[in-house]
Amino acid sequence: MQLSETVEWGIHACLALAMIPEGTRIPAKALAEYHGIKPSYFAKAMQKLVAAGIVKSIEGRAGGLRLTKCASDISVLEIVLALEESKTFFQCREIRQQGPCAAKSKYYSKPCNIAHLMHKADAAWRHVLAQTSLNELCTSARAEPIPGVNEATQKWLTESGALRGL
Amino acid sequence: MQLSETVEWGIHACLALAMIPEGTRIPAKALAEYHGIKPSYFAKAMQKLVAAGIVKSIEGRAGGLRLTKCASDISVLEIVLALEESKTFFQCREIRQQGPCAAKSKYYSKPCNIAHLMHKADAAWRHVLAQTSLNELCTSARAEPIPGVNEATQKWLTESGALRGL
DNA sequence: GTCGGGCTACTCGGATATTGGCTGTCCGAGTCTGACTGG
DNA sequence: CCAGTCAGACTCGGACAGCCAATATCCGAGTAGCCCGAC
Repeated sequence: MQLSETVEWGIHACLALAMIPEGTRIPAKALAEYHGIKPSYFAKAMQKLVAAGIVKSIEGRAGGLRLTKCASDISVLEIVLALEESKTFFQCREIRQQGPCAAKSKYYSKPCNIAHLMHKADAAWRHVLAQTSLNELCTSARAEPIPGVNEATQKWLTESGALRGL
Repeated sequence: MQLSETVEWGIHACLALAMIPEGTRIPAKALAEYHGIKPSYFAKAMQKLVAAGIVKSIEGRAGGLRLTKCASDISVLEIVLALEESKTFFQCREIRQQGPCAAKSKYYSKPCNIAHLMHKADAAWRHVLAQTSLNELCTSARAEPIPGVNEATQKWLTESGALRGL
């Protein structure tokens, strides 16, 4: 039970994409460099976000990545599910149907109570992430800025030429 | 993000141990056979439960496993955490402190808002599992019995000699 | 008949291979930019 | 001066290795029951 490292990358990346002006884009390589991540593997995470329809990729020389929709319409759960392989954190293997004392499978129409409980727990954490939009993360991040980071970021964006389509 | 298969085994095993009379015990091998699980690896899961203090192992010829305490005093969360390696499902790697625009580490005393949200989600599913005791699973299982399973189990327990210390 | 000792069989526990999936890397296809050339 | 064309470089996307942890297995240490013999 451990979220993939790419989930953290994806959320940070989406947060960064939500911060830049409308219509602009940043190449995946620059986005990785900004976060101090190896670009090769980071690109794979971005591909998943593109496949999920959260991020749009612009090809070509001045291409890059941007969000497909408004940050307030993207929940954190979307990002997590896009990057995680297994959609549910518990998978019932129906071991109650195994062993010498099990009945015929036709008697097991209802899910077992263990699976039921686990899915309830599953729904609980999903609910928390589904209720939080990317925009809320933005505002809370802006509310408590780290000294100097915003300035450094602005400077880096312009000097490195990472921001496209301004 | 996927719970280990041993978690499911452990909960089913504890459920079975909660069903047998006070003071009795069942060998791990028999418990595995009853659930149709390969005994070798199942034993490792039981070892973890012993290490966590949930299950007591009786050595010797007529040995076996039994719960250390009343089923109503054991939460499902205890069992899950005993069997899972990673205690939290999200681990913040502090990538905000990496990259060219990061500030000195002394400015990052507070956890980042992403980690904060994730830990909130983490607490949510833990809460569900912490609120449910093993005894509740027992009663709900007894409330909707699968036809013939209880009888077959009783018969198997006596005939195989798995139940010790009656 | 009873008690003690030794043996046996069975249990748990840890040390040891194996496999699957996450991590990491690379190169090719496609496309937009920009310059150059001709009108 | 302007439009069309072409080369170039940069982007994403998917195909290809490496490594760690979960899975699977085995054998040894230890202990409780049971049998046997002596008293």
